[in-house]
Amino acid sequence: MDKHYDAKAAEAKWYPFWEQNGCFHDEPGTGTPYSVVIPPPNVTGILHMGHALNQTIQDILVRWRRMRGYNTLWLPGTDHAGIATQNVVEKALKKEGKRRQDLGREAFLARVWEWKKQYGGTIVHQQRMLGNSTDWRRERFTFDEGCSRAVAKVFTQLYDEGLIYKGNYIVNWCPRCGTALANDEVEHEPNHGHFWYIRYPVVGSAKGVAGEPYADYVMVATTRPETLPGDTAVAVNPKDERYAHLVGKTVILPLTGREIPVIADDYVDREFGTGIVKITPAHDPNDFLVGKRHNLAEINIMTDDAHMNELAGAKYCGMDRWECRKAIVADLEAGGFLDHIEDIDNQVGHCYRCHETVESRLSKQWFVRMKPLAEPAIAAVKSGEVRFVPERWSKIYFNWMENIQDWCISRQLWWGHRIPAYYLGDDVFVAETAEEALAKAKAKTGNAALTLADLKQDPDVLDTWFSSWLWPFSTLGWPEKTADLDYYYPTTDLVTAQDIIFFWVARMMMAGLHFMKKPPFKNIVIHGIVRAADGSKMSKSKGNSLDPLELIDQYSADALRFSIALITSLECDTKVNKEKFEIGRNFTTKIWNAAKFLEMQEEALKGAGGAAAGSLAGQSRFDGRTVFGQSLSADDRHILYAADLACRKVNEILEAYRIQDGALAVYDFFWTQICDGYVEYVKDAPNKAVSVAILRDVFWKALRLLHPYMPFVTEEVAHQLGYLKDGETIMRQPFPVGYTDAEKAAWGVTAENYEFVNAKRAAITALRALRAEYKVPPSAWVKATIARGTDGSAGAPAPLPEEEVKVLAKAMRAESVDFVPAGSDLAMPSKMTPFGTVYLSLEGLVDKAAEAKRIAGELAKLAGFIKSAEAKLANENFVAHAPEAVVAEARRKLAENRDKVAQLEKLAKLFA
RNA sequence: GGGCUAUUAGCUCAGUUGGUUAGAGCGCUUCCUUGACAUGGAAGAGGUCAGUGGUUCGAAUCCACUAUAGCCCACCA
Repeated sequence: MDKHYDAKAAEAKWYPFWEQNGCFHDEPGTGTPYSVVIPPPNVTGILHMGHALNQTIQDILVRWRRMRGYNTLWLPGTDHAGIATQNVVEKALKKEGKRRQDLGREAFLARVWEWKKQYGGTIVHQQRMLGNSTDWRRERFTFDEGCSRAVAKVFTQLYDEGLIYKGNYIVNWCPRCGTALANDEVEHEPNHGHFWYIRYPVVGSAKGVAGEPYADYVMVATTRPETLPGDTAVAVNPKDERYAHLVGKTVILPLTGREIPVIADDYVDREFGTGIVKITPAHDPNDFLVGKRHNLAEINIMTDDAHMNELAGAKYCGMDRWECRKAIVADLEAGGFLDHIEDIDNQVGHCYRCHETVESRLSKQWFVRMKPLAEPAIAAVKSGEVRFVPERWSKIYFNWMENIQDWCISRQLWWGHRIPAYYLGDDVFVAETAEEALAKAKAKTGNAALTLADLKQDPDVLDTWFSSWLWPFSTLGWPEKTADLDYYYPTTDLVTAQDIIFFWVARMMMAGLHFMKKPPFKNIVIHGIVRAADGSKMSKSKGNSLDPLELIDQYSADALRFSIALITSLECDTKVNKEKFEIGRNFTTKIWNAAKFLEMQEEALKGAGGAAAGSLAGQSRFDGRTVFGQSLSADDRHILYAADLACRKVNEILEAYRIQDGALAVYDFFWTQICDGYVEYVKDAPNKAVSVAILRDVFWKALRLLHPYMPFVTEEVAHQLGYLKDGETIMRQPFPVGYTDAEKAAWGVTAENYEFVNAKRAAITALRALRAEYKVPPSAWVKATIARGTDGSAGAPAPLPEEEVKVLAKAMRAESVDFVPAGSDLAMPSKMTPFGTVYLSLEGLVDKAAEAKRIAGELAKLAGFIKSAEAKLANENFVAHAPEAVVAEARRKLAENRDKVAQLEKLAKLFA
């Protein structure tokens, strides 16, 4: 093996190997399916940390299941992202000095497809850098032919079922994008604005005078004076006694002279502003509802691009909304209608795409009736058929589902699925294709001479989510009955961040249940968001974002994946900084170096010939049969136990989606158990051939445990060490599940032995600590004594074999280790361990005064503990209620600490 | 306004149904370049688990309130 691991070379070698050899691909049919659809990133997107987190989690789950023998599908793809993509292309056009209108719809769409062909593969390429084991042979696009057919079918069916309707509605409108926005697509931001107090004179009264506020006019407070020409009423709360006398009267709308009624409606908050609201049904969602209740006229005074139209009055017509605001305020002031202006902090909606201030606007839009769809989706989670992980997200899901509003699905864009509605005069024909629509039109009108040219298709396209909500089944071939659909639907897990539970997850639930009669997935795994080190959201504009590709370049894909898995909990958001990724990088190095060690040991054994390899001659691979009959040392049996434990733990942990715990478990197993523990042992192992063979076996287990987290380095090392032949892949090797009980019994792999070796190591640590405390130079060889049970004493452990004692002594850098019976009381510095009391003979110099001081401190600490432990054990309730093991442990601890005190007191005399 | 979550070592976070003297990584201190690894090894310091009260033999863990922070939804003309 090379001295250093070359991550880039491994990545460049293995990913194409996997992809070209179909390692990511299974055919439907045999085995138990495990399927996941990727949340499709925007085709315009570039890989960010959110993707890295989301896809690392999925890949870990998928690779793990695949190795466990599941028939696995992880389906990749991209989203056509209506507005985002159209914006990108429009920006490019702008550089040429053109608008999309200059090209016309057909040419513009051709241009977008051209763009997609050229740049749309960016993110898909970047995903490969992560090591995703997505089945690229099944890659889909929300706007490809199959998805488009699914969309048309769904629209038609919902329309026929009466679940899609076209309605006059007040929508959030982005004047720059020229499209309606869903509520969720509007971002509310704090705004320092003004409250304009305006007098509306009451008809039939004298002109208002200051100081007589309610006699002659009503005072309206508004933040949007430019909408005044669209007012069709003034409203007060019906319970508001101050204004009760005004209800039913008429006031004059300033600047227009129009007379509008004063109405009473619960919507009005008595406490807010003046308690009197101007009602502008065409320009405010609440006013719209009030208008509906009171049959008010809806006067739309603005154009699509937020300029005033002729209904705003000749003077304002053509003005931009902000310009008009100024003009109207000036005119109100000039006319004596403006009472005063107040500063106010409120929230103003902005377009999530272009950040333009959103306008509420009256328009005809298509809607999906959501209530009937939501009910089964609620039931599926309530019944437990579909599960949220972590479970608490179901509350948020219910909260939204139970208060669901109809979904505005039409968008005034060109890039997207065109609404399959065709107009012939006042008639609308909805059908999957234009031909079918024509047939319907012919049937309805009885006019056989109609042609496609007579029908006009709706110019709008559908919201992007209208294709993504079908993703789990449209990508498997629906509406065709395909083998994939039959086998892989419903998918198993859906992994996504919390921010698209409503946009996407909830809607997929509805679509899946409605069209497939089965929920689209069984488990919804929600993870947090990756945040910058200071806790803020990462964003390019803030310059606080980390680029996963840069991290891969610097630290390797495995390092990125492992680090992100290790630091991310499903429960909450993750703050990251660059240094975090050193963990993964260092771990990769550690794996490589440990592999080098194993290779060297094996080379050495081979070099020494069959004699050194003992009865394992020619057999470098550990297995129960060859080793059985040889005596395995305690340390050998310890690592086998640790390996068994790690395998069981990792499987159990991944079963529960605890990605982070799994990373920790396998990290600990590899680093602490294998490297710090067993590798150190192997260096001096009495029966090296056996121990190296065991190392080979547990190393192979560790590699496979690690593979879902670190695919590249594990594949590379597996080949370097000869676990796999050319053409094979670790991806398809069985994931370790631990040894059988029979194996463990045959090898003497027991919990007792595991604890025994842990104890032995604690003794080593204790002696090292003593050396450090007494400043014994590392080069010095010391005398160690351990007081522990001897053969004769009841229940005491048997003495150690001579060879083990040698190893122990070497680890302690002790020229000798003497054993004395437990309870021996030596006047030497000591530490208690489960193995026994470890004494260090201080034949050198020690600063007596400092030592006495230290001991005094220690004694004080122990006294505190002993006091509380005594109290605890004196408590009858504790003894009666606590589990036996807990009580026993408490007793043991107390005794141990009492011994410690006795020891220290003795020592204290020594130093006095 | 409605809902959700968090608060544990200097930092980032674990702590599974209440039960050892509360853990990890990074950072810090001291020591170590003896052949797997200095992207490393050994040892160590550092926490009254946000606060108050309650339930319990026993609370970081359960309950209530308070404080602070964050997120989501709905939003005031």
